[in-house]
Amino acid sequence: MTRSTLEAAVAANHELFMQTGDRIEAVLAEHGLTPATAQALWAIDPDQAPPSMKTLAGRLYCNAPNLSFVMNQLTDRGLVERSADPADRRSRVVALTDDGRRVRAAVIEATLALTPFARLGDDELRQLVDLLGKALDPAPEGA
Amino acid sequence: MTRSTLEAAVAANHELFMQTGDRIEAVLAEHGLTPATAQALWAIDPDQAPPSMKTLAGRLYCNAPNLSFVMNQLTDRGLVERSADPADRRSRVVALTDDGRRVRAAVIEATLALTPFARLGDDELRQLVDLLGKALDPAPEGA
DNA sequence: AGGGATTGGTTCGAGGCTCGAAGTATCTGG
DNA sequence: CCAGATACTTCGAGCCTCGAACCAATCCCT
Repeated sequence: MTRSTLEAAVAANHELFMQTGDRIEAVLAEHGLTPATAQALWAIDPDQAPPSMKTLAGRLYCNAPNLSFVMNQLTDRGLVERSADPADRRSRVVALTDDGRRVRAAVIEATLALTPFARLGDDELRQLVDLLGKALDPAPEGA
Repeated sequence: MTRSTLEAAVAANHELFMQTGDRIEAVLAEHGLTPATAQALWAIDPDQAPPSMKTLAGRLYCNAPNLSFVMNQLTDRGLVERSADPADRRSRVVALTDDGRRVRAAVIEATLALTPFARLGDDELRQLVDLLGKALDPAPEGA
């Protein structure tokens, strides 16, 4: 039966997520971050073009007011900076500060050290990422 | 490098969790449930002995006051019943009502229909559950 | 048996998270 | 130029989570 296997997959994914969150809680607090702010910080890749608020809200599955609230905290904390997008001045793009880059890297580092996924070997991990990717991709037809 | 693969695994796990939560939001609302109450309801398996508050709190990675708060909502909603454990009357065990069983089943059914994991085939799903299980098990030495 | 320490739950109050409604600034199409 | 749409913010309400304080039952040690 696929059904019980599917339920097991959802349950295991949930459990892993909760355990990871639980384990990094203390590290986040050390950096003055909450789960919500840490998640938002993680979502800003310093190697990509700074995303707009709208883009970020989609990425985080939250709405605009919520993201404004969270971004205000990160701004107050000096980890990100908002600036108007010259191409469309309604839009505001969010960029990491130097401090933001450092804290983000530290949070990711700590997470990778503490997450239960770290238990898996290299091959298993690759296999796992492949499977999770298949679940996520809507239609991975070749470009 | 394991590092980037590990990061991808954590990110995919997070993304899958968020997407699943996002998609079942409306169904939960139809049943008068919030994310927190739904999660708690899910955690009570009707085929197992009714868990104590302490057991449930551990299962949900929350503390006692929080669980009391959530359980009050489920109780008010008529989905669970609390009763003293005869073996240790400090402890209170939580059992699903008939209605609770029905709603729980409906929520799980809807989740399995909507989760991105449903995209995967039977073999992939089994493989995935196996990998996630390996990450979770602290030490799966044979009994 | 008696009494202090421990444990399981609850209540209460504070603070964080999320959302809908309303408002401002900017862009777009006619 | 103006009406409508879009990106964002502010505000207020409600939900979620936690620590502190409290109660009741159990345990342990003498």
